[in-house]
Amino acid sequence: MDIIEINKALSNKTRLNILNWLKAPEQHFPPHVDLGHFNDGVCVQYIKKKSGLSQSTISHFLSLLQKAGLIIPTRHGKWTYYKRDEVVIQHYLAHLKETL
Amino acid sequence: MDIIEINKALSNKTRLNILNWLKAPEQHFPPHVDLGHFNDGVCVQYIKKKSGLSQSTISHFLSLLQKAGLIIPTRHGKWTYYKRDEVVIQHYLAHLKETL
DNA sequence: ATAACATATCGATAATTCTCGATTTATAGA
DNA sequence: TCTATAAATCGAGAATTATCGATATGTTAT
Repeated sequence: MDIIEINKALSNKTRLNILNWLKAPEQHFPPHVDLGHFNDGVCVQYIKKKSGLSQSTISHFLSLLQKAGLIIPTRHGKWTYYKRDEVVIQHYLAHLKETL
Repeated sequence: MDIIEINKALSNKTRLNILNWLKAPEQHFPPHVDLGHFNDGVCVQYIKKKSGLSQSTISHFLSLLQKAGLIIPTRHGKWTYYKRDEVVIQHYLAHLKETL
């Protein structure tokens, strides 16, 4: 767990928003028509639309969050779904509390 | 409390080190010859020497940490001492735990 | 095989951050 | 008042990040 990489990932409003939206997808996104659930998180399209940023920017942001370990991608056919990694997030919080 | 500004301030190894050193100045710095205590924190000179970076860079870093609310400056004559603002740091941790 | 769509990657430009040396400001002491 | 020291600010170049449109890759359906 690279604290600095995580802090960098958390230094942007849109990326904080994404993490927050992923806490309760049903409150922030329409249902996934084909899937009917958010078990693996939310597809890039929905996040892009909600954020108002371009597809490439959102893809990049999701990649930063993923490299920091905060979210997990799952591929279903041509869609990639992203969900929070609650274990890493909790470890991060615990580590901060201990070391900051 | 601006979470993004704080996260940015915490996105750099030296700045994290500074906050850590300020937790226990007597373990990381020589005593302040004139003062004999660390009640108001540590002077810029000591922090500069310990970090190995230039005076202007350290001054800038301290200013970033201060603008983020994480440290408090106190002027004694020609010296400025910086200490942690534990209240802000605890609020930050609590806020993160609640919102992340 | 081809077309259509979702996502990732590439390449570029603008904005921000890092870091330094030089200068300025503030203070203390001779 | 002059000098020395501490810290802040200024100005600049290098490095990183933000953001986009275009292109490439992978998948599904025809």
